[in-house]
Amino acid sequence: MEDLELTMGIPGLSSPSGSEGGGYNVRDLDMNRPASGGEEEIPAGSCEEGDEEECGDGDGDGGSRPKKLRLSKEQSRMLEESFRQNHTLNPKQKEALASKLRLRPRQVEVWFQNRRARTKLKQTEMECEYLKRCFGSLTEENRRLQREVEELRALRVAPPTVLSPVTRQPMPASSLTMCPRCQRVTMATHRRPPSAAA
DNA sequence: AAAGTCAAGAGGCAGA
DNA sequence: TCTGCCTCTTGACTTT
Repeated sequence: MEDLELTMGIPGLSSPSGSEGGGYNVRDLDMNRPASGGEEEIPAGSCEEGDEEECGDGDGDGGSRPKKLRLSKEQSRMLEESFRQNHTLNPKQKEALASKLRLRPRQVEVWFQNRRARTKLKQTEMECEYLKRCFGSLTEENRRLQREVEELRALRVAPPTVLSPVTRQPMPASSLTMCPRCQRVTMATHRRPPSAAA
């Protein structure tokens, strides 16, 4: 058909076989888009009737490059169909398809090569988009975490206010210490015996 | 006129 | 060495 069957080896993207998944769907990437003006059924410079010799690069009038071949709708359709079944052709398949389409095997081969290249290009573009999005969300996550770190730092810097259990007045910071076990602020007098330190 | 599309040429590389 | 594929490029043709 006219869709590219792309698959991406990126987690989170649509699975290789099921293009109806979340994430990217390539169904609407139209490779052989029909010319917007409504392409006519064209003779396509391809082998018509008996001119096997002339078709394609059979540049009759030497010198300049031969006229560009345009594949007919039907030829494109059948090539796409074949491509869907297999992305490469063995010599026999190539020969058969070529004679079926009235093209030279070389032209079928070139079409498949170009088709693979286009598929790969689209895949690469999609991967690029995906990575861009990853970058964006990771940047955002990074920003958020940095803000969090700043907030936590600010909390630790501010001297804790601890009330004396006796006087109910705020204790001087110098009399306070951090308990290494529970990570809480305690009074300096509350100390573990040196023997228990290790 | 510029930009886009695509068939085809050419060179390079890997595997048989 | 040959064959088949990939990649880059060219140039005819189409679309915007």
